[in-house]
Amino acid sequence: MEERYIPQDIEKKWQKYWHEKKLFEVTEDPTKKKYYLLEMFPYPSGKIHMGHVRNYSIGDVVARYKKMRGYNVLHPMGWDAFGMPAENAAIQNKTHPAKWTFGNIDYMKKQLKRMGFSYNWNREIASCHPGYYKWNQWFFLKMYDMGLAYRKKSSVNWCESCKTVLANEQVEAGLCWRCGTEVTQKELEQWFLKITQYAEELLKGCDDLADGWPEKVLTMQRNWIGKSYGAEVDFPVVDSDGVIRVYTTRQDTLYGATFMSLAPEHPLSKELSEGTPQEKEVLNFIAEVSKEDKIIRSAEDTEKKGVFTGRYAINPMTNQKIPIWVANFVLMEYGTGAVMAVPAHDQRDLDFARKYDVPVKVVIHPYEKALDEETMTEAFVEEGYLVNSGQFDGMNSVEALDKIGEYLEEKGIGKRTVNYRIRDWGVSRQRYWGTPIPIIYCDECGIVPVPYEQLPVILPVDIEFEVDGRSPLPEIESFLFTDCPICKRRAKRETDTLDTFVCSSWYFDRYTCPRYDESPLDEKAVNYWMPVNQYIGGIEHAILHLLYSRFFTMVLHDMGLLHVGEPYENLLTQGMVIKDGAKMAKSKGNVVDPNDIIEQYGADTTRLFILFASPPERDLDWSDQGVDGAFRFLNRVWRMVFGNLEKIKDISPYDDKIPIPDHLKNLRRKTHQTIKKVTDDIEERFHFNTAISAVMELVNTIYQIKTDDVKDPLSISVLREAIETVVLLLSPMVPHLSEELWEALGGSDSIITVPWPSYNEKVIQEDEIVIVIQINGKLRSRINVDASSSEEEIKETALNTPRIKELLKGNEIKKVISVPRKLINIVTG
RNA sequence: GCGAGAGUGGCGGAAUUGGCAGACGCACUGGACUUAGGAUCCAGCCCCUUAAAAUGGGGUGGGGGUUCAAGUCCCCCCUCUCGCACCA
Repeated sequence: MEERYIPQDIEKKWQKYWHEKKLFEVTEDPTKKKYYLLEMFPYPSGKIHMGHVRNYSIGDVVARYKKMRGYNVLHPMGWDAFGMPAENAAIQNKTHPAKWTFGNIDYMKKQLKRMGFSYNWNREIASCHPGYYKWNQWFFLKMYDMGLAYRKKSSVNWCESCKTVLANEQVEAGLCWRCGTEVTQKELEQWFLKITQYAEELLKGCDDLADGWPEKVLTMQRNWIGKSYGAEVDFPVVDSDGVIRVYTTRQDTLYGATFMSLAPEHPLSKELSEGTPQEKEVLNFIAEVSKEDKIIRSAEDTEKKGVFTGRYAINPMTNQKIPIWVANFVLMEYGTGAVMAVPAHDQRDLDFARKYDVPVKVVIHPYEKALDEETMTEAFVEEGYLVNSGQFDGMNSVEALDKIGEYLEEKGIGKRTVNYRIRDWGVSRQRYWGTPIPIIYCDECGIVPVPYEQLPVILPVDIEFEVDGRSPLPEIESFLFTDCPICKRRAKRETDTLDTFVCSSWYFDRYTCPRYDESPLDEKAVNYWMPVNQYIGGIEHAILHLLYSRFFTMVLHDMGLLHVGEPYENLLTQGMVIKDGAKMAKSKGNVVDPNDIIEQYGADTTRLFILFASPPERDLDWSDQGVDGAFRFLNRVWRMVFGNLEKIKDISPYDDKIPIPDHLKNLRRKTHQTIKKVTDDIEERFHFNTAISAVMELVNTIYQIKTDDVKDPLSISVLREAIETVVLLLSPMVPHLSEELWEALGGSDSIITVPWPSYNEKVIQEDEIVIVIQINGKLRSRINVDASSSEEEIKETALNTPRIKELLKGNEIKKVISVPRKLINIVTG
């Protein structure tokens, strides 16, 4: 036997080789089919964790496989390098965020290289580099020019721990997505990107992505966009010229509106109650509600409260006076901030009506039961027919949606409309470590964008960090003060920075031309490579990053910078790595450090275990013993190659020219079946676990071959083909070991340059097949028949099998079902 | 509450189109080799019946159904995971 398998030595050797040969560097080549494979770029938090290893191992298999299939594969890596943790670390360790970040990048890059991932490293980008964030600023200005970036004062989500504003997408169950602190509301002037303008396009795009994206992600995005069809209706206010406009999706219930609810923030809430006996009560209520946290206030189980304004509106359908209330559950941000309340057909309104003793009026009647207005406690929300609804009485309620909508338009009372739940994306962050927003405020000229030729607005790095966590930017005079580009007078810079999600919204475009300096994107490069053919990452970005980057792609498309309208053709969301039933987390003490595993077993074993333990979209249960098993298998492969090396070294693989010796037909068939299985598993399903198990079976088959059976050159060539196939099929998953074995087998070039093996459909066919014989669906026997046997012959043989004959004695055969090449089912009476 | 996904041996998982349930691996048991074994090789390993077994019976969360045939399709229920959740 040859030397032992020592992964660490081999892996170093081949990593060096790949680097020196520049094997993973690519350029646009119109003669080759391109394939852009991308994994979500990491935040340089310190070191790689198992989730990264899983994400990138999956991606690397696909990248290497596609390369062997002849594609021009772009497989880049970079760093999502702006963000809070750098600032926290800076305060804690008395260092600078940049130093901390670049230190982490250096270390993590070494770790990724140690894993042997096939990245095109000379396309590396770090979003905190001015050469990158310059273009964030450029896009921001373009969007400002296009009216897509605007500034407004509004109530925004505030995280006290991060001391910054958060986008709606970054608030999870009322908590900050990053630190878990409870989010409160603040009134602030902020910059927004008009993602709402693309709501319809983002929604429509979901349908086109249905083939390549997980249904779950699309559903989440659709829900987030939240399109609803309804109507806006004007309710005249009694003793006033004004109207209150409401949004409803249930215009069929208009006749049942017995009161109206305004959001406390609605300007009319205060205005209407002025001078009424209820004025004080209303003002108190508004003050009380505004003190409450909005997240808690808008939770479903919060008590519904309200006050009467002392004023009335007219239901435009019934011309009846209905009281106007202010209610805590009405949201100013959704619809018009005013709701027509139909207690009989909306649970919230019913609860509210019962509590404050407002009348309930049934206008939709169920087809199969009766409702009692006086006593009902459950609102009827299903389909029914209209009652108490004037000319619409008797009409089906679904039909009435349209008919009443038409009526509203005819009468000029209202109009049918669509409404979206999605809000504009607030991108201002009161943080230091981010892209400076390229805006100047001038007392004379107002809001003035920084001229394009002055980009980038450099983030000053020569600063001290205070312990209280506030951004130091507003205190740096050399940054803060500048000349107004228009009037040249002293003016102030914006000191907020852009949300880091801006960086990740277009980084995949930049990989195609990372050093291009004339504009953000080199048209030729970006349109050669885009879209990303396969994107791989965690499900936690289902809404945030995946929605923002779709939005950016559409905007860039409209700017004329991109041909594509969607960034990612296919999306794979990989599951979490868990251990002992819980996600790996420091707090749970169940973290496995990839470094330890690599040190002990090598990168190949780490990769193999991760790929073998579970299909990618499912959670992966970490098992130390499983890693042992993966290592054992690689040793087995090693011994298989070196144990046969002397014999097979100078022999070419079997080439079909001379008939195959009978005793090796099975081996050859298994070899080709395995090629097919592994190819299909990688190509169509990303099921690497079953691909690996298939290779294991082939290895087992090779081990079962008796030495005496492979003595002549022809037999040896069949063995050579089998062994070579194992090495080739494993190479995307365990690249270092495969390179070493390939070299031993006489390969002169990197295994990644070798074409992926192909299989011969004829060889896969069995000569003899097993037919299962069932009686009444129960397995009773198996027979071997010649593969060429006809259905009739098989039936005949089956019925004449002694055991079957015995079992059938005295039973009448009603029919015989035959499934070609699989089974015979005999049905008796 | 709504939406999505899942539930298969001691464990991870396989069964791709309705056609032999448990591939492959881990753990475990026995044996061989051996100075040694946490190396390697061979064998066994869903449950029941059994001295042992079978081409005996049962079995894919539970109940019902469709079918010659169901882990797979349909209906009802249970459990778990994830997402959304006063959106008018």
